[in-house]
Amino acid sequence: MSLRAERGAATREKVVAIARRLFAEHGYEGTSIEAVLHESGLSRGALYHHYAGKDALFEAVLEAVESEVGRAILASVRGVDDPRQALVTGCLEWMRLAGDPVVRRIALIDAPSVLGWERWRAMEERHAFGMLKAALQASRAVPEEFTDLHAHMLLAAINESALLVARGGGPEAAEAALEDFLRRVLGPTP
Amino acid sequence: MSLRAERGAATREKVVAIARRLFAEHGYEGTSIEAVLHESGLSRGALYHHYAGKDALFEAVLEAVESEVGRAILASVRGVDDPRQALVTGCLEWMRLAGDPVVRRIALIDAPSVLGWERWRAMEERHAFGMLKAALQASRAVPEEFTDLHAHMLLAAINESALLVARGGGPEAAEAALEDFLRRVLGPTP
DNA sequence: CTTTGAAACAGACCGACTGTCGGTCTGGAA
DNA sequence: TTCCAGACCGACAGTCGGTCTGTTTCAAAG
Repeated sequence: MSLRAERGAATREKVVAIARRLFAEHGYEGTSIEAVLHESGLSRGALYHHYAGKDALFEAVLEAVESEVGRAILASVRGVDDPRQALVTGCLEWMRLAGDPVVRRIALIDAPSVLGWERWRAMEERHAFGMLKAALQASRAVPEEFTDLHAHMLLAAINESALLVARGGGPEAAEAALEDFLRRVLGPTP
Repeated sequence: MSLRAERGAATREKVVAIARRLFAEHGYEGTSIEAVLHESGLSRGALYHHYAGKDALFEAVLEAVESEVGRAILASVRGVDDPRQALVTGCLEWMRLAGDPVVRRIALIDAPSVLGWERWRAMEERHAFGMLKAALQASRAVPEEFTDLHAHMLLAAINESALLVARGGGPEAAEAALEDFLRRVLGPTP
């Protein structure tokens, strides 16, 4: 990689890291571009050279977050052979990850409103949601024609339980409830 | 009610109605207070006299929407005796109502981001979610200790399927999937 | 080595927006 | 009639997102 491209990539990385922290801390609306500029020491011109606008910056941050989450989930199910068990394991891992305030605020609360539901789902499809759908299909736990819709509903349920953990009550209760919920949806183990 | 209080209430009603349409059409961020003022013919001072800020206005709009939805759901289950069937009926009705673009955009997409998840859920607790939890408890379909968490997850799943209807694919498929999903969670009918 | 083009960066500037503040008007109580 | 609180007004300040015109720097072409 040339020196120039490297510098550009480094700048983007730095900006995304800072924006990620600010978005997570104060939300999308509560974070000003000015603050990102100030903390990064960058100029307006430079930032707008790399990102078309505030929402594009947010999208880049979300992409980074989702990508990390996806990798972590993949790692958690590595070695689990039974597709059904892998599904449960992956979902529980997901719930734990989504308990991180950064993931919560950025990926679950602000993303739908900022990007619009369509773009949000499109991104999830490329990351964690894609895995969930594949796992659900592999498990053959639900009729084929329901796979997509059930995967969506499951995803929503998991996200919700992750948000509930933050509300209080401890993660143990939420984990137990989620596991029970999953077993119900997946049906009796054959 | 005195003439003054009446006038004030009428003003609030008018503003909320206009803001509701604009919020639904352009989202929270995409709607300017200025536009609300212009359409209502009100002055800035008057609006800020009634509502502390843009988010307070949004909250008032959301309150109105949720209240309507709650009433409609109550009406739909009137006459259904079996608690389990009432639960299914109410949920399906909810999904249909949430298919309305106004409800979708305001109550499902923007609300968590604008009010914050806590305030959003607190409001839902007072309306539709409160009913769902009560119905789930009455149905005795899930263990007592899971009632609250399962109700949350169910709610999320229903909301998700409502959003999916808008994405396309027709409401029939979503309804069938939701009903199947519900039956799985509630377990076999005794 | 020089030229040239493009990417990276800088920061003044603009329009739009939210929220504030002093002030006016009026219904209804004292 | 007096007086106050609440409804309403609109100018204004401050902030913010985004644009525009440069300037610097690297590297490829000549």
